[in-house]
Amino acid sequence: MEKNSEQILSDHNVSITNPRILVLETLLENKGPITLDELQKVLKNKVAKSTLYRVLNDLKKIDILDEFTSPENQTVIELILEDRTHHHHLFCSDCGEIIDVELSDEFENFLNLEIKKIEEKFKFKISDHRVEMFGQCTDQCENCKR
Amino acid sequence: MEKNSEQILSDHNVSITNPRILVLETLLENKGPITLDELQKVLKNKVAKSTLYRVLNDLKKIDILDEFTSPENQTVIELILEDRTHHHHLFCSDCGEIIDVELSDEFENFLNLEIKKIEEKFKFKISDHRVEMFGQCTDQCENCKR
DNA sequence: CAATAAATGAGAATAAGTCTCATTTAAAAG
DNA sequence: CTTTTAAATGAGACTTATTCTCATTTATTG
Repeated sequence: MEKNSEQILSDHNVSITNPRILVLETLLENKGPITLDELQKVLKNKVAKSTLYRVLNDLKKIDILDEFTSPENQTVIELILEDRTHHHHLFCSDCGEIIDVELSDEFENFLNLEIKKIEEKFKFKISDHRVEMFGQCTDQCENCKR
Repeated sequence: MEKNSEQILSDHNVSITNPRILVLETLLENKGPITLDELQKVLKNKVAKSTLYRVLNDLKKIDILDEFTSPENQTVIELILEDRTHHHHLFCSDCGEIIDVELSDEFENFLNLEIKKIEEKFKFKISDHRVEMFGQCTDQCENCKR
């Protein structure tokens, strides 16, 4: 079952406030990466700019928000709930769309082996990784917002 | 043989100017990723802020400069000359160090197969990819600037 | 070496994100 | 269901990163 925003907040011991609900609701509806610009547009006149940034920081603190930068240098955020599987991102330089992609288990296993090698070589403890792919969607692209 | 900055510029039909030489020289000396902040510090009083940004854009235009964002939201740049092999990045959240890492050919081949699958699935033409790894270097880390 | 287009420096302008502080709201206790 | 209090919010000031403007300088070429 889908979680609602109030549940998510109380599960993480974060007080339930209107701005937090509005932000979470928007992210839950969107499902997938969204640029900060888009989010700001949607929440215009509902949540103050300063509050929006604060709420996003709150969500980062409780580890349910991922933030990264698009090749166009846009800040992109994405809600990561427990039920979300590990995934990566595909960026279209034509339409700006950012798509969640899952890679095969065999690939992820192989990558983890590579990471083990890197950990030894550089004396690192690696806790996370990210694969980003860049390209252009074609006419038949179903995800494109054009 | 190592290229010098003037050669690089003329090879790409870019006029040879002092700020461009200074920036290129700094990047050539550094070899590897450098934060914009660091670069600015090094070039302080030698190249105007506005010129630095312009020169970096020039280098991006001729495709010898890669730019990305660190997990700490720092702009990072790296010179990519023809002789540079394909590589990825390892970020240390303790010391901020960013390390170039090469992954095995087998891994890259596997990744390319995955990418082919993604291209078909999402009707994309994928032109580039990037693997980022996040972690902490340990006491024995040789690359750490601590 | 002269002419001209391109590049630069300095600082103004813009944009993204953070901070301040007075006011409002959530939540916990009675 | 009120009261209390700490936490959260809104509005806008502030800061920082990046881009832009324009007068001056420099590179290139003939």
